[in-house]
Amino acid sequence: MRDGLVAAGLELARSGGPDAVVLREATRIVGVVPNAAYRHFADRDELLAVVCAAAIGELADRMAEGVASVPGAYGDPVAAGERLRAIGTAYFAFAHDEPGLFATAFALPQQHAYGTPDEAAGTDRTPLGRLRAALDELVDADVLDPQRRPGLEYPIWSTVHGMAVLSGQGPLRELTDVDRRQLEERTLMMIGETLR
Amino acid sequence: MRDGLVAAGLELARSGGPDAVVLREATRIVGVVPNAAYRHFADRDELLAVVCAAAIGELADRMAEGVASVPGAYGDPVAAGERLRAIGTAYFAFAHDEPGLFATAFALPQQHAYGTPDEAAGTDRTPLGRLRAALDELVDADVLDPQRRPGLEYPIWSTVHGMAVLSGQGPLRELTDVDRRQLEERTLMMIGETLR
DNA sequence: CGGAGTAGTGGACACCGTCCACATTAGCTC
DNA sequence: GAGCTAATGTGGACGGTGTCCACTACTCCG
Repeated sequence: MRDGLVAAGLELARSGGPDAVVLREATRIVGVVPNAAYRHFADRDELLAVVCAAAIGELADRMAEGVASVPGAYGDPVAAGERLRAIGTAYFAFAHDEPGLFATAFALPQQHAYGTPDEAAGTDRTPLGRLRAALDELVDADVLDPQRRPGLEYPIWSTVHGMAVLSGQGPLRELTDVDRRQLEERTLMMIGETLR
Repeated sequence: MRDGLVAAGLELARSGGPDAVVLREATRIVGVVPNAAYRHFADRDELLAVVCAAAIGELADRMAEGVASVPGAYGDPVAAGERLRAIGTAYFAFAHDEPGLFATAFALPQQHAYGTPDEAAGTDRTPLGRLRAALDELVDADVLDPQRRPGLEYPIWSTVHGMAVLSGQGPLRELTDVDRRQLEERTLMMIGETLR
């Protein structure tokens, strides 16, 4: 039932963004009275937080898919570059064809869902973790100077995120598809240049 | 009275973001009954749109101030670079010490308030217009290759905007001030590099 | 001077988040 | 197996919000 509420909330978020995930509507979908939700969530905000985390997870999955679809062994210079690029395109694609979920993913600043500074054991499944892995591979592949590596994920993330926001829900959202793609392309090129 | 509502809405937006600009509260501040607002605005959305435009204007003003504070004649290479830089720092500063207004400025995608692709007569007072002017000066100062100029404002805007969002209301918002400044600095450096 | 349009009022409705008291049901203990 | 306990869902209510309708007062102009 808790899962049902989250699923309903996620569907609401998909078509309508964070504001559309309204508690009563979610319970209506599940077929239960509004107050029942309060047995599982303290707040509407708590429900939204879980939905938000799910949206972040979906974004991370898309990024992982994109990375996985690039052939080439780990450490291969060109493959490593293409994997970083795949992360960017996955980010853009997610923002474009799931605008509601994308907006929801960044609606709440629940710090540790995107990636933690301390890399614990195992691969970090968060979006930021994926980006970090790609950059680390670029260092291992001798494409990126190790001295430039620390903290580089943040400007890169910013660049991609900014373009996704502006061309997604933002003021650039009424661009034609080809214009948008060209801008995204240019953004990725710009990132590629900063690595050298 | 219309102006009063807008001013009230702007104050609400300043402390609480777009969701805080609630029609009834604005009328309460002005000292009038809720329905009176419907004589001046069709919707709460229409009120918010005007407030949003005002927030954009305030951002543009900050950028203009930053640019104006840089000494040096038009076309001077180093001054031109510093003016572009001033735009970026003004953007960051606005996002940081007016988070509510910053969020409000981008809450609605009312396309033409940021800047229009067709540059009509006179200086464009929008944020995008300011950025364009700075880039144009860099071309005139022979710092930026004219061939790279067209459309360059968008990736640059994205980069700055992304950092502002992520470090402002976004997931990076609990950084210390020095960490944040360092990231912003690095972002601006990255932009400076792409010009060459 | 009187009619017309305009700005503000009063009341109402539907929707939302949330709180309280209650019913039902499951599980565990004696 | 009986009875207490904790969990889960229900019903009703309250305050807040956006919005609509009918109504009033005031101002301005012919």
